[in-house]
Amino acid sequence: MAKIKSSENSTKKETILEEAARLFYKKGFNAASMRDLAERLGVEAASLYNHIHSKAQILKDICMKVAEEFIANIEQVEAAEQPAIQKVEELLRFHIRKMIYKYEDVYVSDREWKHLAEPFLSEYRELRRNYRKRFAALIEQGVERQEINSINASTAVLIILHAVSGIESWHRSTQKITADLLEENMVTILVEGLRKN
Amino acid sequence: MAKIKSSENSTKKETILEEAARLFYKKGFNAASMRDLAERLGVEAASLYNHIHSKAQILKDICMKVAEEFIANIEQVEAAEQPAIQKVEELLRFHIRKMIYKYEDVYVSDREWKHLAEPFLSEYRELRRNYRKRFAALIEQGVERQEINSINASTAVLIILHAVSGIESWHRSTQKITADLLEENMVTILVEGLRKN
DNA sequence: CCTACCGATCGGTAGG
DNA sequence: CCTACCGATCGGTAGG
Repeated sequence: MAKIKSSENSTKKETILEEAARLFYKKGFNAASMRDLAERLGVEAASLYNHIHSKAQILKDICMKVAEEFIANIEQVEAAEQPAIQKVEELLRFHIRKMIYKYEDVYVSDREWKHLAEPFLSEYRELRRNYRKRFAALIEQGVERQEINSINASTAVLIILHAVSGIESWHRSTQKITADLLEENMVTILVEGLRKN
Repeated sequence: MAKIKSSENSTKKETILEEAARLFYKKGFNAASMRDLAERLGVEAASLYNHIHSKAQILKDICMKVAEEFIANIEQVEAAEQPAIQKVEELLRFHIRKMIYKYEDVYVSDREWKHLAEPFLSEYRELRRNYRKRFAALIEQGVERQEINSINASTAVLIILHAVSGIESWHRSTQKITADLLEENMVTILVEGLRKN
């Protein structure tokens, strides 16, 4: 009669989602089994279904949660009064920090969303596309105002977003530089690559 | 009595590997089944085993082939007589072109290598680590010679390698800029981010 | 290259 | 939350 131990501030479902993110991060969605997950939580697989509906729903919940956070952030950044290049830098820093401190969730939503079931697959794809468009629009604004080098905005977005996902390697590396130094290095390389001299 | 159609220049095994790369790229290694693969090749699943030993071996062959290509290239670049920053640019361009023209193989080896079985998992991890070290060494050389901005070399490598994998999005995008323009844009952003003013 | 088939594992349910 | 279990699918083999 083992029980899922959840801390005071989170429900059992949240505890399951958290452990699932770690597991999906490590093994990938398809290779991770519900029996795997149950074992990590100290219960039998069948017991999980008292708290969640399906494996597919777990993935959906993780992906949508992450998507909402990024959308909320870009809305705030867009509304602020500041140069476009600074907006881009803020977006970049948000991505970096999420990848440093919440990397399992972000990584899973980034790499495993293809395994979402419809209609969430289409929905997620659309959220993603929309986010990237808005990100690119900020870069284009920077190009127009001559704050940013004349480059293809979509390419820049693609580089930035994928570069950030490289933080996954940093997590697994044995000789880590500090999180702050990592952030500054990334900002230096990526923002300087954009900035107009 | 369907037969695997292989072109003049390739064996049936090579044809299987090629189709497998496309399939693993699309679905991921675990979600792709041997029955999937067989169907795409127009034969029954059991027939594949006359040409390959196992699903695991297919992944291993793809990953090792890609690894060898990159290692052969870095050896050539290291041996050339030119400024470090130009060596870095050459490595970058090689990665970009591979991702443009052979993206299924590269993408699979990059994203699915975790599913390799031992001893290949350890071997591949080591090849990867070694390659990154050599890449980082070239960047460090550039920093010492003051051709490159003073940044953490490992971080730079991590950014560059992951940024390049973003070309996958470019493949799937509906409004593609040309391959040449993509390459120049990536080089601009990434190399300018490194170059010392 | 195919038919026929195996043992293992999967996500999930019934019922308590 | 557990025991017991199901149907589906998987990688792979035997034998021709």
